[in-house]
Amino acid sequence: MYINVKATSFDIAYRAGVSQSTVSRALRNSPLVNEETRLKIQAIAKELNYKVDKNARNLRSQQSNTLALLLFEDPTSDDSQINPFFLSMLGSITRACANKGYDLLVSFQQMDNDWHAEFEDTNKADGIILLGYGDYVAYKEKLVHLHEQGTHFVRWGAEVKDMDVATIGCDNFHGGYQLTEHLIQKGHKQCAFIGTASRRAPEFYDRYKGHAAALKHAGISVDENLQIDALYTEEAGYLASKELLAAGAKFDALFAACDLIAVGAIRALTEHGLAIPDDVAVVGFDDIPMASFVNPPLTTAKQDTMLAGQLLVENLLKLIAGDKPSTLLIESQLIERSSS
Amino acid sequence: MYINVKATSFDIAYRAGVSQSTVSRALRNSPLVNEETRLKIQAIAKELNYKVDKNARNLRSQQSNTLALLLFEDPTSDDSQINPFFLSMLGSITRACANKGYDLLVSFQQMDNDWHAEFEDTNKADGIILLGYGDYVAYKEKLVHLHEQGTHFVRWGAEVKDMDVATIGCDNFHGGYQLTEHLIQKGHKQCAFIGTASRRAPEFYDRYKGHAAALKHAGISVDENLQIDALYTEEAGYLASKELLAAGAKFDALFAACDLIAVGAIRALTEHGLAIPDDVAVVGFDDIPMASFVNPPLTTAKQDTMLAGQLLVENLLKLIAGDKPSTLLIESQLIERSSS
DNA sequence: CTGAAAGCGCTTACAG
DNA sequence: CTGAAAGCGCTTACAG
Repeated sequence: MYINVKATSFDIAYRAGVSQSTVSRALRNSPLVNEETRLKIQAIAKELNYKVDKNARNLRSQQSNTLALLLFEDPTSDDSQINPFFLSMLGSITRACANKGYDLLVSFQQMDNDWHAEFEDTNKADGIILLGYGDYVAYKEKLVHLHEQGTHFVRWGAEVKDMDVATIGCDNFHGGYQLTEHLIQKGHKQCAFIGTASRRAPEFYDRYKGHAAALKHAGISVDENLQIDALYTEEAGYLASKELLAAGAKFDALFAACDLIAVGAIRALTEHGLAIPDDVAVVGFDDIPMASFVNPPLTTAKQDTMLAGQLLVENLLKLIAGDKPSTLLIESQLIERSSS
Repeated sequence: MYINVKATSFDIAYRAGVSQSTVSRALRNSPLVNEETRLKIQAIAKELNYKVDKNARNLRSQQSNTLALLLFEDPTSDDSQINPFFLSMLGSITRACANKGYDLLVSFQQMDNDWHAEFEDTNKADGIILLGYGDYVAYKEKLVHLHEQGTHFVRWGAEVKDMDVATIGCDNFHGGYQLTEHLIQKGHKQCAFIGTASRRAPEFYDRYKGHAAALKHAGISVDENLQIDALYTEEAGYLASKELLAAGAKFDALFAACDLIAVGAIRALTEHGLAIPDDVAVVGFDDIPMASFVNPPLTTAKQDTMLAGQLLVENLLKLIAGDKPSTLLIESQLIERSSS
């Protein structure tokens, strides 16, 4: 095997009998270049298997055509088990980037690391997409910092009230409302809610508010004893449900703040000898692939991850271009299965 | 908000009263620099929130400290549903890269694209990790091409016989052997195999060979009518199982070449009124998160994705450093659940 | 339409 | 231990 010395624009210029500037223009399809010259140059480039050196291009033009995705989860959660919902988002973001001609740098960060701005400061990325169920209280000062640095970023999640941050998120309130409305229509009256309902988990909180609003609208009073905190894991859902059962709470429906929690809840209920949906109806949120395969298949609110990824990328690109991004809410879709 | 003009090494040099070369050395912890000077420079750098421009560094040093991950699936498969097994690999590879101080560029490619060498040719990445259940026949010429170009890459998957390519993979033969041995111990004699058993899907093929070897070892003859091709999706598993049932095949156990296929097979068997494991025992391969939540929970061969990611990254780094990588086989682990 | 030249921000021989 | 200088491979005003 012979060593393949990489061709530069000077090599092409030499062979084409033009200057290197002209080569550079021709390869970028500049209208300034004579068509015949351009074609000739492009042919030689192809022949030499020439590829623009991205480091040189980026250094010179001061932009990287690369976006960075920072996925963070609470440091307490298990490293190896990333929430499937985010993996689905990762897939759609990757695709959206590719469609826009951008590369994607991926990083899983703990909340406590000094990740902010690293990628953009080093010119490795033009902007950042933040993804994760974050602890909002700890998270906020990071956002403020990023914002102050003038870093370009968009985030997925619940809207940040007192801050001007580009956010794309699901309409969690409405999704929560819809699921609970569905449970009520099925004749359930005492509905437990498993999931942290505070600013520490703003998305769950919004789902809870929607849930509570639906109850009120139906004339059912909200029983605070039926809400138990839990973060986004199967284990947390299992433990919280156990706690609820141990406390002897009475309920005929259970709203899990996300599908993973629902999977844990189903396990706890089943172990306790309760039949789903006959004794207790269960609903989740997200519609992760697993949702249709648990027993019984889970009723849930589907989040449109394809659209979400697309909007995140498009808005970040807008922001980088100096335009004002829109804060957008995506509607979830009720998926009825046999758990309710 | 004031505009934060990015500091360069010259700004630091000016403030520290030294040359830019010394700044560069100090920030890289070169032993050539006087400690006092180094500390002073580093303090100033921190104060100015200085970050090395990666494009400049990479251009100059001709390496990127970035690896690229190319995940490809057959063009026929659904875009939105990436096999959970690969997502798990993605997580572990990301972590392994971070541990080594490398960034990770992620790209999902279709097999028919001209992806080969793109990242390395443009100096965006120092090497490439290839991931995917690929159609081996179509795939091979790409590998040959990559190899000829002198691109640094490692791949996950079955060993390529007649080519010197760095490969990390699961011991699929042994995993297949173990699962079938397990089924035989449980008293099953007529075992179907759902999954493509040919060079088009070399990993499945190895699992099949292990399966067949276990049968032979137990004195059971291999019935070719009990093997149906299927690629790595739930749908393919469902359809292949339907086909098997429609043909009136007799079997008391079913070996699915991967968990997703198993999930589809369970659906088909259940619809057909068969009880699992009483009428038919089912086993899968991979141990994706879903495996423990299907009904009934799935017996499978767990692949150690954490170790796999680590080995892929380590071997690629070796290769880049000019060392010979090792072709390694990782043992799978039998996970017994109630589907068998 | 084309070319000569500057410069993006670093790293690294080379000389002292 | 330190500095002056070259150069990585491009893009892009500037001049013609």
